[in-house]
Amino acid sequence: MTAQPAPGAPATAGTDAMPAPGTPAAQAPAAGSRPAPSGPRAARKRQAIVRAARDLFLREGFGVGMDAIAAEAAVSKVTVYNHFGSKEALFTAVVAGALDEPLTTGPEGPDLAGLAEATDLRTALTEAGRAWVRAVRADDEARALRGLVAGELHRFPELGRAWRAHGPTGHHPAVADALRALADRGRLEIPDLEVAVLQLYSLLVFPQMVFEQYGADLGDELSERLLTDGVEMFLRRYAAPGTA
Amino acid sequence: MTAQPAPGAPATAGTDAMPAPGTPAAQAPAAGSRPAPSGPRAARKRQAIVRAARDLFLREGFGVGMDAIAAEAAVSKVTVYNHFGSKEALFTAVVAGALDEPLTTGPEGPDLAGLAEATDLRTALTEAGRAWVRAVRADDEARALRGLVAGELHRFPELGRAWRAHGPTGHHPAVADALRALADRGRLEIPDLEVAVLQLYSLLVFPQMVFEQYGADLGDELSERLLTDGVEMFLRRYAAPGTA
DNA sequence: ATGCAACTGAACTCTTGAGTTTAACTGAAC
DNA sequence: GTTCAGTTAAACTCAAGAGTTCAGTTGCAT
Repeated sequence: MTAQPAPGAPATAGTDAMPAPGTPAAQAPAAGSRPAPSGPRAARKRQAIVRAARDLFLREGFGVGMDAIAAEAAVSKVTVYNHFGSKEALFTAVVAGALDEPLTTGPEGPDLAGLAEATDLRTALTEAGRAWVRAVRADDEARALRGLVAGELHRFPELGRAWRAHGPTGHHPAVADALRALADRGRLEIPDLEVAVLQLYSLLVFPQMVFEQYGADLGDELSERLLTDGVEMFLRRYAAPGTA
Repeated sequence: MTAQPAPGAPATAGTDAMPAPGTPAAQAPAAGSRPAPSGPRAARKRQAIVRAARDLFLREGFGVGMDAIAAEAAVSKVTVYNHFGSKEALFTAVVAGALDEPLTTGPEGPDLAGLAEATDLRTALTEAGRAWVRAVRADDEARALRGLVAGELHRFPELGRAWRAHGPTGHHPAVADALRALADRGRLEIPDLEVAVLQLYSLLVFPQMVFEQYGADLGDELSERLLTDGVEMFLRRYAAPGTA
């Protein structure tokens, strides 16, 4: 369906090795891109393009046409190609941009830092977990983004690294810190931190993600049971003997 | 994407809804279509086509060309279209066929039935879990199939149902039976069976699947720690008081 | 108020890939 | 050994989509 440009450089004139005579393409060879439009107007256009592209990519998938994107952005197709040299580049920019936003750690993200000070650990963990699950389940945009990138990953191996860094592994430090703080305070007893972190993920958010991948959705009610029971399980395993 | 059929000729079958799960009636282009080729030779050709298509779909994704598939099957493209009316139909047939094979419950699948009789529950569970994880991790074909279908799911919503039925939810009955049997024998104490099943999944196989979706892979060593520790956690939560 | 860079719109090129046609060619059934 | 559905190779149609060209327009700065 998507007409793959021949592997290599389909863009202006020949490959990078042979600059076409007459074309002012000799600029900005540094990062491997043409001269990027600048100025206040250009910035507006660029933003409009990225917004439109993100909307359409998320809604329709990578297969959406550049004409549609340009139309949605109320911008000429040429402008799109002046800013981003190719569809791939645009896609990459969109995903990279989305990655910078507070996506996975949404506005309702779990309060990991405050966990160590909580008086009632079970309640605090449940609350944090609930926020976490909600962030994973309810954020349709993030959900679509996950599916989109996962599905198109083979086409963009470079994106894989950045993507992974913002994926589950990206949270490790924060979660690990929270658990370590609890262990240091003597409230948890964790022999293997790495495993504990993964288990917390496993019990709380992975079920959501896996079912989502299969196009299914655990209901609100089952999600809640899974949450409270998951916390229960985690605490039974790791709660320090003193803390009932 | 799909080119319009010649003016006058009604589309050949097109995306036909999948038959009920379990019915391997892959062909039979139902309403108003050409007859499906039959005979001993046709059967051979058909099999060759499906095999080639599966290989290429799994290796290259849905984007692979019909010409390539025909070539790989050592068959004329027309023959492909005589058997399956469209690329979509072929894809559907391939996935449906793969679903019927012992995929997820591979040859090395976990011995769920024998779990209840095991003398050492922890060891038995660990062993079964190990087989399970191995089936999930090592089976490249199943892995590719998961990624393929997940990525192309939006294009084949009908496939979603059949797919889901063979996904994690598809195992529920077997796992649930095993756990119930253990509960009946008084070796486990499970207040919420549905949750317990999901938790077992969560602790043992979901981490593998999630990381795989992100293009990453937990190592052998971490997988093993996760396994033994997951079993530990599960038993601490559900082991009946009497059974140390 | 002028100049340039960025933008527009529309027509254009080029490639790819799905599906079809045709005429000649099996191979299995009778 | 005729027959006919099934098969083949190759040339074909058709649509769509990426990327480009170009002649003209517009925003922004000096």
